[in-house]
Order: sequence, then C-alpha cells, then structure tokens
Amino acid sequence: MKVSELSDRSGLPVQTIKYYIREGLLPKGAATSATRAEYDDAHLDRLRLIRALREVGDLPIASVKQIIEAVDDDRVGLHELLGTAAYALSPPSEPRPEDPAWRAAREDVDAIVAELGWRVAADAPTRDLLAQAFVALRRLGVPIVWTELRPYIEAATIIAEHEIGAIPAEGERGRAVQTAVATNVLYEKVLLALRRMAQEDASARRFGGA
Amino acid sequence: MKVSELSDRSGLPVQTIKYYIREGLLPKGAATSATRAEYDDAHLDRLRLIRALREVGDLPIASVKQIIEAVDDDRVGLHELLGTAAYALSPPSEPRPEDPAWRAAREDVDAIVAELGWRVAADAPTRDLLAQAFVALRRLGVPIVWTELRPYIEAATIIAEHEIGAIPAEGERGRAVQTAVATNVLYEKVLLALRRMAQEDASARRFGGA
DNA sequence: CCTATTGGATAGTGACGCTCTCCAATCATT
DNA sequence: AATGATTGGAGAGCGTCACTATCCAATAGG
Repeated sequence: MKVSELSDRSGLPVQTIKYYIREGLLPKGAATSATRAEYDDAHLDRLRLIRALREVGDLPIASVKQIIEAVDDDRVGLHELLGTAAYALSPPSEPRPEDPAWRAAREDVDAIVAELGWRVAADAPTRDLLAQAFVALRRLGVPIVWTELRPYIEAATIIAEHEIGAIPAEGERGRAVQTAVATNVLYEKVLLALRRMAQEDASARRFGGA
Repeated sequence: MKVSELSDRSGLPVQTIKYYIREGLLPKGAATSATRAEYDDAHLDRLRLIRALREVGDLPIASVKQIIEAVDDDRVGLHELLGTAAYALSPPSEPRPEDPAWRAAREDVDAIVAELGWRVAADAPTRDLLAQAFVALRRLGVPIVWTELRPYIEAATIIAEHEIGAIPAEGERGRAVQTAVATNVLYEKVLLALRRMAQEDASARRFGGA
C-alpha cells in the first residue's frame, strides 16, 4: 500500500508517519521509484504498537525507539528484551548517591530485594524507582514498614508470575515478541485502572453514603 | 521563616517557589511589609507534597493544583477527596463514543464492573482509562478474556482493601488527609516498581541463564 | 547610608511531539 | 501530451509545559 493508504488505515496523518520514519521508529517503505514506496501490514502493525505505547503507555518517543530496536534485534533474548522494555519505561531518574536520604532508601530497597531472594539486576532502574518513592514517603513523614509493603509484594508476585507464565515459551520471534512487550505495558495500565476502581469501591463501602 | 530560608530548607530555587505561589499551589506567606513575608512549616509541608506528586507521581501542575484545592476544602469528604485525586491522576483521555471499537471496550468495562459489583461512578475516568487499554490491546490482536484479567482483579482488590483500611477512620483533617492522598499516589509507584522487579525475577527464573 | 533581599510582574528557555511548508520527481487522468 | 495530485525528503515552525531569568521599586539589616 502507499503512504496515503497507510495513513487512512492507521488513522495517523501522513506527516506523522513521515516523522516516525525520520525518527527511526518505523522502517521506510520499499521504494518503487523516486517518489513512491510500498508499505505493508508490518508497517501497520508497527504503527499500532507505537500508538499503543504512546497513547496508553504514555512513553516518550525515545523510549519507544529503544523498545523497537530491542524487538527488532534478533540477538536480544526474551529476558533481556523484557528488561529493556522495563528500563525504557522508567523515567530517567537521577540517582543521587551524595544525598544520605537517598542512599538509605536505596539500601532499604536492596535489603528488600535480597530478603525476597529476587533475581533483579543490581543496576536495574526499578531499584532507583522504588528508592525514589521511599525517599518521598519518608520526607512526608510516612515510614516504610514491612506490614505496609507486604500486600504490594504479594500482589506484584501474583501478577508477575501470571504474566511471565503466559508468555509462549518457544513461539517464533517477531510478532509474538512485539505483542509480549506491548501487552506488558498495556496491562500495567489495566492494573492501575483496576486498583483505582477497587479503591473507589472500598472507599464507597467504607466512607460513602447511599 | 523568609523565602530564602524556605528555599534552602526545601531545596527549591526561590523562583520556583514564587512560581508555585503564582500558580496557586502554595499560599503566599503572611506579609510583614511590602517586601517581606513570613513562611512556616505548613509551607514546607506543602512544598514536599508538591514535589512528591511532581517528581514521583509525575503529575502535571494543573493536577497537583486540583488535588491541593480538594485537600484544602474542608467540605470535601474523604471519599470525594480520594475520587478527586484519582480523577486528577488520570491523563485527560478522550472518550470517543463515535468509534465503535471504543464503545465496545467501554461496554466491556461496564460489564466487568457490574459483574464484580463494584461501586464505581458511571462517569469515573478510570472506566475510560481501562477502556482505552482494551482498545489498544484489541488493535494489537490481543483479546481480553476473564482468565487473563482475573489475577489483576485479585491483586487490585488485595491492595485497595488494604489501602482503604489503612486510612485512619476519624483522624483530624489537614495533614492526615494530605498524607493519605500523597501516599496513594506514591504507593502506586511502589506497586509498579515491585511488579517490574517481580517480573524480572520470574523472567530470570524462566528464561535467564545463570 | 549602602548593599542585599524581597514581592510582583513579564519575558524567555529548552524539551517534546508533532505539524507545516517547500521542492522536485513522478503518477494518474484526461 | 498536458495537468493536477501525490510522494519522498528535509527544514522550519508551533503549542504546551515547567520552570528560569530579568527587572523594578520597596524595604531590611548592618
């Protein structure tokens, strides 16, 4: 199909498609002449992935690009790919080893991970993410205690176990991998929405009137 | 304390503090003369709340303002306050009733909520949030099935029940309410970080090498 | 008295994600 | 063959956002 058709089918302006090609998010079509190129369903798929990550996942273009590059790189194993996606998802936090409060929080995080026996890379950005939340909580005068954390750990485990288990063990690469990553990002939003709904329900039952 | 001291203690530039006052996020200090005003610990607290919501919660200024206004309004009950916070957290999604895919997803969401018997407002933005994720999943060719959703619902329930239960029943308003809202936002990030870590662990055990 | 600080207002900045404009080549139609 | 529309390619422009920077006149403090 030509670019105008790709535009129609994806619902995106031609300009935007050109922009994605320029940014390396989308491969260019197969040139059939100096002013014409042929696009196929892979392009359409890719655009859907980009839009899902952008609109629902709210990822910046640069992160989408990282994920796409990892998806396209056949040498990247599934485990590493999921790691890349997780890495790209984390907003660029700034570890501040000079701040003692930050160091303390980071040590708490490391202790928790060790206690749980989780196999999480020592330099995983998720550790910093968690530490950042801990610092903010402490600053607000909310101490972090195990009993408070327990339900979250329990919930996270339930979900992660299910998610990783649901990934097809030896499916062919390509679309499968692409879907795995997208699903991961999208279900994060599903979880958040469900948590807020469950909260509203619990809050209504406890504090609400009729 | 004066503004320079507030700046030192909060770690924020005076300019930024002025900006927050201008935007209505921070009340101005008690004027002691034409060129001087007195700030107190409430201002420092408020700044910490703002920074927590901005840096960790990644909320735009406008959302922070909405939350703060609700926190400051004594007429707003706890249930409504939590609702306001949840509302402010949702990025301004655009319900598209003309799009049949969107309508279908939205109906799925409504059916799920009804099935669970959750007391969630019919116009809650969380419904749209979930519907949006459903639309994206379907576009990517991933069907939404109950068995897939179950663990998420289970996890969301565990967490929400715990969270709402942990709110002090009849504490005095003010700081308590402020902390409840901030905690809610911050623990969302805690949950996300833990999920990613649990995923990395599960993935390492399943796909990883040594 | 003299310098530093402050409140208050206005303008500027840098990142981001598009969006617009141009141009020449080429297609599709007449 | 003439003509209008489409395309690839590249650069500039735009609107939003969250700050920053600059200015000014009025004090505060030494």
